[in-house]
Amino acid sequence: MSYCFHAFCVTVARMFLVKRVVCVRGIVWLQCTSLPLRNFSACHRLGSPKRRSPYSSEDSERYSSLVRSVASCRVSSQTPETLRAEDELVYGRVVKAAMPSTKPQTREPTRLHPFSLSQKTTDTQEPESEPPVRIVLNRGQGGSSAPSVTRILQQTLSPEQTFYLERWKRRMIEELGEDGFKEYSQKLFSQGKLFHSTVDALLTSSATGTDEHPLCLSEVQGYMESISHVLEDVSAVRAIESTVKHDTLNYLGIVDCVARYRGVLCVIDWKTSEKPKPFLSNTYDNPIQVAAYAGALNDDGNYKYQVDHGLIVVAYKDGSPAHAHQLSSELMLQYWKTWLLRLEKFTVQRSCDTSTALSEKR
DNA sequence: GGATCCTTCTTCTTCTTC
Repeated sequence: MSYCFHAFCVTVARMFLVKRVVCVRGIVWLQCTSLPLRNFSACHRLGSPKRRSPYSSEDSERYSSLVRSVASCRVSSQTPETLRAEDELVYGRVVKAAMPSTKPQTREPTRLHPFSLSQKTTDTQEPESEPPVRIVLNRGQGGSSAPSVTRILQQTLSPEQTFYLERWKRRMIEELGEDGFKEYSQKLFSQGKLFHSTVDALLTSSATGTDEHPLCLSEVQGYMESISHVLEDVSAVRAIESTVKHDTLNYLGIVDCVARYRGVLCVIDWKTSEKPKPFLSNTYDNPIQVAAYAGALNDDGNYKYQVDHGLIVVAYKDGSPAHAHQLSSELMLQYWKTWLLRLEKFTVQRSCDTSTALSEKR
């Protein structure tokens, strides 16, 4: 078989001006002088009918059966050792990333109540004709030291998330330079902020019945067009950019919006994205963020109603239709459990940091 | 007035053929 394979390689190399032949997991890869690395079937198809070469008179049928013969023996001819050697040849040595292999925590969190056992009920209806609430965060008064949802999520990212984020950042800096990357990040943030304030202004003006049209700069025009079909299904806006606080669990956050979406009361989070996010899994920690806000809102005495559902709306700058990911109460409960684990992780980290700082002082 | 806080984003392999 090895003699047969060698003869095959030599013939093909002559036919297609091959520079390099590599066999990876039973698939023969050919690097031609005029073509990028391609697998044999592609190369063969490109070469035989269209390309005129001194070898065009060769019997292509004969070689195609030879390929089938080579491919058919791929399982028996390979061992873990040869696979490793081939991987090393093609991809280079494996460089282990610094990713601690901590297994995800599987233990059940202790508090699971925010959507099922809240004192409030969905029957408690506030007059929906009233203007939306906007509780402004005031850190100065009351001396609240509660950490925010964003901070907790940022500081409890999984090792995998941290790894991919850092890799992305490193690549971006390589491409744009330090200053270019800073500028790029600032632009993303400012676009997001502007988009949020425009949506807020639009919802406020429509909820209060004022005719004032919100300022719609060309910078966010595409985003607004993107969410237009979602806004058609939004009604009874109850809160906009409003602070929610969980006194028992001691954290706070600012909800983008609380409103009815297709008749269901939801915590709504508006997002901008450069990449399409058609699936909920594309939104990373966003569902946890929404569940954390809803849990806080249900515990917060400033809000007399309960919210069991969530909505993440991902808007696109080019105006293509936004993706609206609705979270059922069951999903919200699942994400709430994840949130509690993240919160606990944050608390443990913080107490460790505090004790370390104290011992360093002494 | 300055410092700090809450947000705003960023991640998941990548290519081919039909």
